[in-house]
Amino acid sequence: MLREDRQRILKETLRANPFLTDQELADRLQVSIQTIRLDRLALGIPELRARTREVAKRTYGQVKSLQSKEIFGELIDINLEQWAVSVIDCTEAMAFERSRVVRGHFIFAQADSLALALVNADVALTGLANIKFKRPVKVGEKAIARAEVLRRKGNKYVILVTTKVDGEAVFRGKFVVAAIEPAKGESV
Amino acid sequence: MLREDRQRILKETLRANPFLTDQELADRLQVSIQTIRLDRLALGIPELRARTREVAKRTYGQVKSLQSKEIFGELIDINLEQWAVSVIDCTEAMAFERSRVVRGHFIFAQADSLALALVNADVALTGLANIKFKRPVKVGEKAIARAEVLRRKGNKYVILVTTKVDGEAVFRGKFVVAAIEPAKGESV
DNA sequence: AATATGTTATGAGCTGGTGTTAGAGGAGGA
DNA sequence: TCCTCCTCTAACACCAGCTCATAACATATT
Repeated sequence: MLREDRQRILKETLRANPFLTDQELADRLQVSIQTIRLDRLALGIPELRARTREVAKRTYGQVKSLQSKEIFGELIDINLEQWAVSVIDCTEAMAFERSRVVRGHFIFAQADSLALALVNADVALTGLANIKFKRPVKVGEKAIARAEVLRRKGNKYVILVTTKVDGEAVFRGKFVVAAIEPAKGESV
Repeated sequence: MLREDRQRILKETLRANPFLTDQELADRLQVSIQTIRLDRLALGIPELRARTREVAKRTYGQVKSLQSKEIFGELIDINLEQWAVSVIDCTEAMAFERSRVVRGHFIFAQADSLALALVNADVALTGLANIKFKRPVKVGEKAIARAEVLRRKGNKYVILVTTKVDGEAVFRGKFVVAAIEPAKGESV
């Protein structure tokens, strides 16, 4: 096996699992531990403990933001039962690697959670949705979603969400959301 | 300062910042490094490197699964351009805390990515979707999505995704997906 | 045969610890 | 007063998982 190939495999192996010691890597790639160390040196890959530290520090306290802010968007303004606005910054993690186009369900997730936030109930669930992705959203763009209650019938709300990037509409969705009483688990 | 108080402060300090060495802790608490070690021993607190490793693995796993397996589901079987099946295990992280009902966009994300996987192209994008959440999915349930190409017109595919839990339909979605770049080589 | 390239070996030293044994210093009781 | 107990500190050997420097070896090329 050529050195070039081995170094490529080394990079890929560590990307899949950064918690491998040089010895384990040497065993996997069937070379000596020194070779692994030279390869790491050449590729600028830090040692196991430094990698572990990086992962820990990078993700420490960031998981929350990925779950709340990034996935669901940041609520900017809200007028319960009427309208609401949220913003989401599109990062690499949300996109297809190749095209850097944001995966549709992140845009959907922002719109969906905004629609749910609009309903004045302890528990609300999405029943139906009719959505259209007008143009792809790219990494780095800031998506601004605006949700509006079109009409309400009992515990059912029809909500229109329009998402824009730089003023240009990228997404439109009509959601039917049901407010569920906290006491009873009435399903949609 | 009493030992009890010191140990309480030690715990709190490490909770706030788990990346401190014994020496740094000794400096902060104005005691010797040995005292810190005895305290850690007494409190069952592991050493810095073990703590770092814990944080890294816990959050790394979360981020990774949140990005790949959990969000997009595990592809079980696929027949390109025809049908595909994926499974997703619903965890607490995917649900509303109060009701333990899985947020709709996770179910949507599974269906959407399954629809995209079906298209034999390097880049594919969702254009339209018409979806219905038939009943809420709870934490702990295993959602099985099956996607099927209904028809194809040029680079546009109409794909029906049906998601079931224990044989019961929980979600149905019709997706219109566009293939942007034809497949060149075998990708991931 | 000499040289270059890539790989492996060897040994000293580092960090951030563990585990154990030993001792210093003060508080309280007989 | 002495003695004991508790808490803290010190000292030493050892460990994993490295870095850094130096050298030996295999193979192919000139």
